[in-house]
Amino acid sequence: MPYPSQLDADAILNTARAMIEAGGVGNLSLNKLAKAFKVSTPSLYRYYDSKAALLRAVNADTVQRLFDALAPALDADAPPTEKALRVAMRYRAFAAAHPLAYGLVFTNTIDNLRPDDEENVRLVRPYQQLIAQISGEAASLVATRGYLALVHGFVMLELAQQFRRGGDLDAAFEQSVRAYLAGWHNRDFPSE
Amino acid sequence: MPYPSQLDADAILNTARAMIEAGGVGNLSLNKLAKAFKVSTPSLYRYYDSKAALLRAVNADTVQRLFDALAPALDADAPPTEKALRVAMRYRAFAAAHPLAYGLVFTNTIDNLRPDDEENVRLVRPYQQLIAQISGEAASLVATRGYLALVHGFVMLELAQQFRRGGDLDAAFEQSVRAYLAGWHNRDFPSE
DNA sequence: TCTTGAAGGTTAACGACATTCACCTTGCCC
DNA sequence: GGGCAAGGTGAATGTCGTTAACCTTCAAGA
Repeated sequence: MPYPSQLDADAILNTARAMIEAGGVGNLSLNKLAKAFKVSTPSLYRYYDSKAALLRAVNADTVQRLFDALAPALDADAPPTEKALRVAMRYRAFAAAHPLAYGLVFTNTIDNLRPDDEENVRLVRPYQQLIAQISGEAASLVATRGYLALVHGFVMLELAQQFRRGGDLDAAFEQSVRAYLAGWHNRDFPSE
Repeated sequence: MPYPSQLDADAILNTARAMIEAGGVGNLSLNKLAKAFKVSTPSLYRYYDSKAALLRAVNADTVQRLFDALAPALDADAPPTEKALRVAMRYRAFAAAHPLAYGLVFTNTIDNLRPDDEENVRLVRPYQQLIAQISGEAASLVATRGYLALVHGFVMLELAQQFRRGGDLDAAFEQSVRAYLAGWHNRDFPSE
């Protein structure tokens, strides 16, 4: 008995994300998803072409939320190094709050589950400008890549429970990011 | 017709890793694996309790191979910073040579696919000693965590094709690692 | 107003998957 | 030589993603 519609794309996406955050991507099956809406499984295909398409949408949504969570740190009135540190801390906090959704974005299955290319470039641009104030314009792309690598890597290792020897991880994160930024600031190695 | 045995745990593991490296973990199914040995699927359960157990073994093997590939850089006669850089470059080369196997180690599925805790600590120890020569003993755990995060993060972003804006990635990697190490060496922020 | 057709849903079925069960066969050791 | 464990089998189960054929409800145009 269709009409009124029992489903819509956003509701499916939100429920899917909730299931992922509750138990990992392995906890998300189209069967369970359909059951949550009291609908038969194939109905979902009216809204997403495949499970991969649904996961792609979840990932795009996660990335958007991540950058939304980062933005306030850009507006702060503080020296560039402090701003970059605060961005990193917000990044880490987001990953801690949504570990499974965050991890899924960077999980390499063979299909391409990752969101759009140009979109990412657009999202990263303001942060590259921030880093440029520390590293100089010429090195800003390189320095931004390292910055993202450090932050992402730390977060991923933390989520994968690779830091099991105790110690203050908050402090370790902050000190590592500071060291990296200081290395670009006081650098004594060739610039190009 | 058993005897002589048609299978052994190592051969299964090697074939499994080959399948993963050929097409990702999605390319590995017990059916295909059994077919490769001209054996029925349930036979595999004589050697591994489950697919998860097999993947765990593959991951442990990958980690071992990774550290085997790193070791020669420790023996080099060079200042600590150069040695740490060479270790990082070997690390990145290994990930580039075995991208799918490397990625699998750090892929969070809900089951624990990661190798043993203490084993990892043992493997990392010599590299922490190397970093200690740069950061000082007191900060060596923190500095090592950041070092691993930077290297791992860079490699993961590269494998996930998140660096799509061109540029010399070899140089970006080297400069980022150098900046990080320089930051610990010439540091001007609190030590604890 | 009648008709058309798209939107939203259904059941049934397919092939692949991991896993379990009961069973058979081979060879070594006491 | 008899037991027994190791190594292998076929059959079956339940879940999965996906497709196909079909039915029903509403909205809009003739």
